[in-house]
Amino acid sequence: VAIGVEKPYHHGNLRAALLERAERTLSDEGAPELSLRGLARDIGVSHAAPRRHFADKQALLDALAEDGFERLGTDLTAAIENAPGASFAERFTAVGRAYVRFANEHAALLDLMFAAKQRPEAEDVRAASDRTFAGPLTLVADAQARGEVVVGETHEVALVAWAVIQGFASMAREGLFDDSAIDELVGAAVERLMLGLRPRP
Amino acid sequence: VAIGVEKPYHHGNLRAALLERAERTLSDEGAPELSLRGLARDIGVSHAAPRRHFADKQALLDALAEDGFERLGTDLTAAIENAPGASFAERFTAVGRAYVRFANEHAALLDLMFAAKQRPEAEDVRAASDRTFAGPLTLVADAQARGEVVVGETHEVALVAWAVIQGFASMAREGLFDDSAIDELVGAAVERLMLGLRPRP
DNA sequence: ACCTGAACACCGTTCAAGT
DNA sequence: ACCTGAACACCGTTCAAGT
Repeated sequence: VAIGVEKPYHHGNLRAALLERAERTLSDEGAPELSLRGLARDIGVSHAAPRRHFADKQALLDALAEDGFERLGTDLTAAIENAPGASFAERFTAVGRAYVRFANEHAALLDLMFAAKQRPEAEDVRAASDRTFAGPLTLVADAQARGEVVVGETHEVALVAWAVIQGFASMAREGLFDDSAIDELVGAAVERLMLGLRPRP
Repeated sequence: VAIGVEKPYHHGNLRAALLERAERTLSDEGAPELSLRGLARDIGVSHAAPRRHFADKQALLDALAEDGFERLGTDLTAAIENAPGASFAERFTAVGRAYVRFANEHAALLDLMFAAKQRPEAEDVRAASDRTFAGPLTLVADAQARGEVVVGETHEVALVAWAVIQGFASMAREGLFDDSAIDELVGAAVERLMLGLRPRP
């Protein structure tokens, strides 16, 4: 039971090891370089071993996507909860920044997440995605209930607000911004948006 | 020289045939199903024949992406030019609708376009992308020059406006909207946005 | 000039077999 | 229960050879 283990991944944690390694490869080399055989080689296990833990390659990608939504969800709810007494604008800015930062830091993963979610048979991924965005989307409804945001078509107002964030996330995915640029842009965008969303005095 | 040709693709137009078929496969079956060997098979040519026209698979994908940007650019400039005397809001709404419709109709192609553009060595694709978005982005500068839109940080205002459209395009890519929903959403979004962008009375 | 056919390295998937 | 090794079908790429 040494501390510096020799076969760290066999017998029990191969699944976790595959996911970890897959995410590293995804970040460092991109989705096209991701192969089951390559992952098995990197970890030091036979090419058929992953089969025990993932039915096929898509199952591994789905697990990766689910993980990603999970972590993004954690980031987003943390952003909301770290500003408990704040106004809608402040809270929405915080979620927006967190989302766009995630897109910036995990561009390849985010692409994979949305691609995985697209497949009709990937119910678990879609469920994870729904959980992730549930909090942020209720922000608007809450703000409307408190009179901070104009009550129009609720869904429509939420969509417009979210579209701005989603748009910046798309741009960030292309590597256009660094973190401080993201904070500035999202801040300014929400301010401008609020001029349109705030009830007229 | 019959009208109903037998070997329609050989000798001269194999390149065009490959691109055409590739786009069909992309739309109908998705990017993962796209293979050079499969395309060659479908067209009725040896698996090595495409090599004459595309150095490798990525070269074909790049050509597909360039084509896509070209066509999107045509759609966008048409949208602008079809409303020559219109206000900024009307013209921006028209471009936005055209873009989001394109995302809805050619979701897989749009993904491929942005993925291709990402590769640093794909200068032609990036150039095509720049040409595509040049017109829409100058819309904001023009509107500012005419006093229709508040003059803040020019680039920043354009980015916010474009982010909304880009965000709806991202959502459309997931198949969330039909064409009439797109028209409504983009129209409403630009209206709301204008409340924030229009100079105060 | 344009295409073919064989060849090579790689991949995903399957399955009998080992411990 | 978990992994191995051989096998199969498929892919991208290369290259000598054909017309």
